[in-house]
Amino acid sequence: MAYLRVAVDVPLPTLFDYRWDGRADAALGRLALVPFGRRQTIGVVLEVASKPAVAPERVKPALRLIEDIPPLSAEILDLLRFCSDYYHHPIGEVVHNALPQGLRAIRSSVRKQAAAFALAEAGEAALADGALRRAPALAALLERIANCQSVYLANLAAAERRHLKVLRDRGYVREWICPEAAREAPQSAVAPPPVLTQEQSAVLRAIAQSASGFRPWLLQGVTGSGKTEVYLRLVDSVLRGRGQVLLLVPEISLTPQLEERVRNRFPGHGIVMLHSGLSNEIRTRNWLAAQSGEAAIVLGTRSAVFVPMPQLQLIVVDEEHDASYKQLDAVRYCARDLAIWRARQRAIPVVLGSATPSLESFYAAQRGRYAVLRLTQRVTSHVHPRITLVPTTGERLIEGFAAALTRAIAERLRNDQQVLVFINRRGYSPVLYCSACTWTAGCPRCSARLVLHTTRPRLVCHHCGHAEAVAITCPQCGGLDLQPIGHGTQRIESALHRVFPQARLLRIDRDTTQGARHWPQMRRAIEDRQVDLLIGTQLLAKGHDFPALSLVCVLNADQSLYSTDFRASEQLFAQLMQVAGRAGRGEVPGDVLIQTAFPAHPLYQAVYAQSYEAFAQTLLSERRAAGFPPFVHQAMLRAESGKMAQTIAFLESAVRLGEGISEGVTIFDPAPAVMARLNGRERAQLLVQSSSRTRLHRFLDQWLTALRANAATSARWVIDVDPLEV
DNA sequence: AGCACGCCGACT
DNA sequence: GTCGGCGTGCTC
Repeated sequence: MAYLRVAVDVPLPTLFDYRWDGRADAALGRLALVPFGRRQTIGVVLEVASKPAVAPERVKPALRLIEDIPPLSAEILDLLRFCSDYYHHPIGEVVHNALPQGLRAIRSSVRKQAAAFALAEAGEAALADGALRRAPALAALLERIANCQSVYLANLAAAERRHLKVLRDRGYVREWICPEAAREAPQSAVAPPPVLTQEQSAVLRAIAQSASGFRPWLLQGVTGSGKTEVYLRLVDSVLRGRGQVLLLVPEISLTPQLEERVRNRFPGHGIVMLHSGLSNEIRTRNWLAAQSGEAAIVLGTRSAVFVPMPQLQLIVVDEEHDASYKQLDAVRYCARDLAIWRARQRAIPVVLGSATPSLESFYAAQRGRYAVLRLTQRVTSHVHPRITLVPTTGERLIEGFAAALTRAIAERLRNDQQVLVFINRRGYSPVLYCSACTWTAGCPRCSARLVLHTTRPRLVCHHCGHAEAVAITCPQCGGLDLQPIGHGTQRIESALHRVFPQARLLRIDRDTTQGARHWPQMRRAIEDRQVDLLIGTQLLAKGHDFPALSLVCVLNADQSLYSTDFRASEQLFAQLMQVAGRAGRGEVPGDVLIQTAFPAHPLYQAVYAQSYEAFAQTLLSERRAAGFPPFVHQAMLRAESGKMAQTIAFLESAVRLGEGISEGVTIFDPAPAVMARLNGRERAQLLVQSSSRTRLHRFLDQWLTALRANAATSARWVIDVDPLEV
């Protein structure tokens, strides 16, 4: 008689034991159907034991093991356990977060067509004229489809499926085939790999000559220096040895371009994507292909760090500094950090690539924990973009533009080159303001202002999705003079349209790409020179290669300087370097104009000099002096409830629970979150930190146990280890 | 998280 | 008189 210790998808920090009469060794890592309370659920067998951990009479028998899927390897189970321990998150949720949702319903789902639905024109009209006023459930579902992206049938609850059917019958939504499923792989002739620069060769030589085994490499390469080519050469050598490679990228919008490049380079090798833009069915299929070894290359976002790869020999984390590697809900893990753990576990190299490494990585390199590789020269015209800071003080801005910008744009357009105007804010204007009484439009559910949108005229909350009709008169004083203050992409677009009526404009933000769905067509339009002037948010800042783009204008960067987050300047610097890197990737040298009220600010001076090293060194000294990461390790207890006083009271009780056990750990005072009110919930946070990671984790273990035992239902809470937002 | 049990208000 | 609100408690 054996006992299976099963991870069940519940927020409890324990495994659940089940009796099992069959062969026990074959059960490890398998999915198991088990009774749980009054229902049945699918869990994962994490351990097999000869004795139960609870009283034997409480133990029920497991119903059956799922034999259709190979078991998870001991290696993956270890990774999941580590993730649960390190991030202090319930093991069951960690396990289920790591697996593709389709796995549990494997047989029914894999065979089915990828059935997804997107908003049709009739649906858009219905939303606009309020035809569904009397059917709030239908309206809510339609709104959801309209706001985010397409909705997959498999992701909907039974009631929602019925609603979807109604929407389809009325023609409000149409079926939408996931591109991954519909794509016919066009196998063009394999292009010969480009000739390597001296630096690239040197980097590859260094990696090739190093001893095998665990080795973290920090590949610091300026934008355009050919980091991707280095990755591809490394992939090539792994493939020659019949190994598998995991390539992590920060966002979905980056995958199609890289995917194309990888597919063209390695035709005949199994290459699969793993990201949230795929249907459950396809994600499951790709996941299984990786697990079986059939896929030699996995190209994925954050969650792909958990995919089983029996022949894994190399992990690449591209743009390692990017914040999207950190998951901000559910299990708050960092895929970059888990990738490093996984590489150590397997004793393989891991390459972290970035033009502007995170200070954590920079510091690790300085202490000799990572080996540094540098690419300092651009591959193409050998010219770094020229950066100019355009002061706005004393300047009369016209529609948000200093004269120097308008002139530069006009000149590039005359010379038939492309221009990118970068402004990291969606919508028309971020504030709607009453000039009579100073009222501004605010979100009823969040402590945020509503953003005015004009393409579909609405006031929208960018935090909770709340949308309402645009006020005509001030709700406070009845005044008629409501003014949009500040600029977003839509306003910049219409301003540019007035100034350059002959130019072909394309606005690229979450509203026009519909969650990256329209992005491939847009990218093609840019490449085919059907566009002269691009207006984009950070979606456009990353990784793309547009040879005809020779001028980048940055508006509104100063915004971040006011942030209270100690990481803001690190992130702004990275972002500016990244956008700047979009300019001049072809034959024409690139120019970057950054409009700012503080051209003398050290951050802008560092951007101007394009000197990452010096700036990183400065920030690092500041962090050391202030006692911030990476010199201390932090965890944030985040709590929310209906009332701020209640949330704070909960955190205060948490402080008291921690006081006796906090040796070597500093517990700060509870404070309201930056977004104090979100979605009608009032949020606050409590920072704990220690110079010793071990001490911090020992403390967290005890503290969270006490917190759970005290069943404080007054607030809902989560722990965030290595928080990015403080 | 689900899903039960359990005890107090407005409806056929 | 019942349907149903969400407080509290458990899940091997």
